[in-house]
Formats: sequence, C-alpha cells, structure tokens
Amino acid sequence: MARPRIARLSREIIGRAAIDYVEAGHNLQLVPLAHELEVSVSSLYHHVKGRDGVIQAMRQVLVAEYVPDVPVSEGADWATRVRGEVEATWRMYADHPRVLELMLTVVIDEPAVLRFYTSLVDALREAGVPDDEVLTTVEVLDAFTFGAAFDAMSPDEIMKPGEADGKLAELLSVHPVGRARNRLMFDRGLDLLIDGIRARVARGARGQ
Amino acid sequence: MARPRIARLSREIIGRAAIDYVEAGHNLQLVPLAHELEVSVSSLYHHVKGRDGVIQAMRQVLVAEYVPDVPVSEGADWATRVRGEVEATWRMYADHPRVLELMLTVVIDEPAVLRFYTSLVDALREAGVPDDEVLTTVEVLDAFTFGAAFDAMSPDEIMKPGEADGKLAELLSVHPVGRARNRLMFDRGLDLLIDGIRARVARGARGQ
DNA sequence: ACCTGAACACCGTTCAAGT
DNA sequence: ACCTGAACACCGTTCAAGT
Repeated sequence: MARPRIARLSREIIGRAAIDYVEAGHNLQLVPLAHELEVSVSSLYHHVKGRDGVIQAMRQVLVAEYVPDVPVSEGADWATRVRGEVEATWRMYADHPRVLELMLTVVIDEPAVLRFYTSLVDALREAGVPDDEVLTTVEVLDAFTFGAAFDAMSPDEIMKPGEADGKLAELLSVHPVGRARNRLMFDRGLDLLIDGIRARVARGARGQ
Repeated sequence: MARPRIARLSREIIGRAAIDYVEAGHNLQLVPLAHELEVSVSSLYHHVKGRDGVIQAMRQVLVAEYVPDVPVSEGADWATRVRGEVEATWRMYADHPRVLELMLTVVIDEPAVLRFYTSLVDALREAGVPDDEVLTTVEVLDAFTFGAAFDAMSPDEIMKPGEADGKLAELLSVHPVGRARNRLMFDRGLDLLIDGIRARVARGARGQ
C-alpha cells in the first residue's frame, strides 16, 4: 500500500499524537512518533515541515483547544475578566508544561491569541490603567502566567531539606507540593498583581 | 602533544566558552565548541559529563557571577531588599536568555540560590506576610522573574501590526521595543507585586 | 591525569519509486 | 496526493592509544 484511499495523517492528527507522546515524558523524536502513528517517518513530511513543523502543529492544536474564540466572562467587572482570560492561557501551559518547553522559540500568531490580548487591553483600560501603561501591564500578566506554568515543571524538592536553615526548613515542611502548590502560587500571584493594579490606579487618580 | 604540562581545559573554561558560544546565537553543539577551544571533542569528556555536563558548567559560572553570596542591600527596608535580590537573579536571566533556555530542566542547588531564598523569606516576614503565605509569595516572585527573563527573548513584533485592531494597534505603535521594553516590564511587574503584597498585608492586619 | 583520532549509534531530512 | 524504504548528513559518546 502506497497511497491509501483516505489519508492516514493530517496536521492535527500529528500534533495531537506529538502532544500525547511528549506529555508522556518522552523527548520529541520523529522515529518513535511515526511508529506510534503506524506510519513511516518520511510520511510525516507530507503534512508538516520536519520536526519544527510538528511543534507548530502541537501549538495549533493546543491553542484551538484552550484559548477561547470569544471574550471570557463578558459583562463581568475588569478584574474577573482579567482573571478569566489569563486563567485560560495558564491552564493550557500548566496542563502541558513539556509542550510549552518546545514552543518557547516559535512565534505565536493565532487569531485567538490576538483576541486574548485585545480583551486584556479592554479590561485594563476599564480598570483605569492609563493608556501608556496598558501594554506593559499586559506583558507583566503574560510573563507571570508563563513563569507560573514553568513552575509546574519544577520538582517538589527545590532544595535538599538538610541544607535549608531553620525558618526556611520549617516553612518548607508544611508547604504544599505538586499541582496544589503550583495552583496556589498562580492564584496568589494573580491576586497580588490585580491588587497592585488597583493600588496603582488609585494612586494615579490622586495624582501621585 | 597528548598531555600538556598545564591543563588546557577546566569546568569553568568550558562553561564560559559555552555561554559565549550560545549567546552568540548558536545551538549548543560540542564539535564547534571544542573547535572554539582548540581542543578535540573527546577532550571535553575529561572535565564534564557530556553535553548535560556542559550545561551544568554554564549554570555554575553564571550563578557565581550574578547571585551574590551575601544579602543584597542589607539594612534597607523589606521592599528594597526584595527588589535587590530579585533584580540580581533577573539580570542573570535577562543577560543570558539563550542560556536560560538550556537550564530549564536542571535543578539548581547552588548554595548562593539557597541564600537568595532565605533573604526573600526574611524580607517578606518583616513586611508582615503571614508565615503560611511566605513561601508561596517567594514562588510568585520567582515565577515572575523567570517569565520576565523569557520575555527578553521574544521578538519585537509580537503580532503583525495589520492584524491588530484599532486600540491595540495604536498602543503598539508607541510602545517601546527590545531591551527597553523588557526592562520597563520587569520594573512595572515588580512594582505591582510589591504594591500587591503591601495591600494584602494591610488588609490582613485589619482582620479581613 | 589529560589529550587525541577513529569508530559507533542515533536521528532528522531527502529522494526516487510506488499507487 | 500520499505513503514507503533506502541513503545521507550530522552529532553526541566511547574507547584504545599516547604522554
């Protein structure tokens, strides 16, 4: 069999398989990926441009799945909307940290991502953030979300307990671990940033 | 010449050369790295454990260079100390974003990093952050710093200007780019987080 | 202990051949 | 258009041989 009646592969099929494969803890390698798909390696090249093309396909699949096409929690106050938008992106990252690592270098230009930025801009302007601070604030939210997602990959034992001093060791011993720890961190960070934005806007209004 | 009188290589020499090589925009490859050092590839294996060992050496060199052994801005108020500590780490990241990408998976267990965490814990406790929130707050600062460093790698053109809507396009057209943009973002983010911490402590003190 | 060249294994990519 | 097997180039790693 050389050319089957219906194509056995597609960008999406490859992307999804690659996500599963990477998230299972493997490095992204074309030979085993093709094996998983029960296809020869060279077949992949008819649908994606090599290894980088596979990564692009992975990104497309994830964005389509996680980043909504319509504004999140429309009608709600700005803080709720910021939280909703950022949370959707964060979930994509945090659910697939190993994929995220591969996507680092590629530029994201999905329309849904554009919509995401636009929503954040609207919410922040409504919050009272002055125009010349809006984009920087969006970037801050983005950077934190990104860092928080990476934190999901870090091992439970950040440092050997024996090495930590008294107070640090004491705090570490009662600190949550794993997904719960990461979730708590993300929520707290978002709280602090939103509180910070509120405080800054309030100060600005008073003219400082 | 098989064994020279004085060793031509060392962990540090290799680490430093690798940092320069990667920061120059190349992928980390042992053949050209060895060429740069005027050694054969196999010579590297007498000092570091393969490619991963080279990455470890890079990390060691950077931490020794950037993360101070003693607390930063000792005696100053907590906010200044937090800012000082975080800034040192951030500078390491932001000056070497390509190296950072390689260090993602390795666990950092340098003593200086432990000292860094301890200093942050002290400063936050002094700020009035309750014990059971201190570590989470440290993690938030860490995640933001990390994300801000990665942002330094992202291209100037996040999205094609034509694609952006009215307000977003307008804001983008007057937005700074490059290092200035990244620096502004980092400073703003740290401001917002510190303001957020202050607000949260103040609310807590009032018993909410 | 430290450096070398050669051999090896692995993996991404290309291409002519098949339907 | 879509799949295949073989050939190729590249690169990390090992090892016996040299001082």
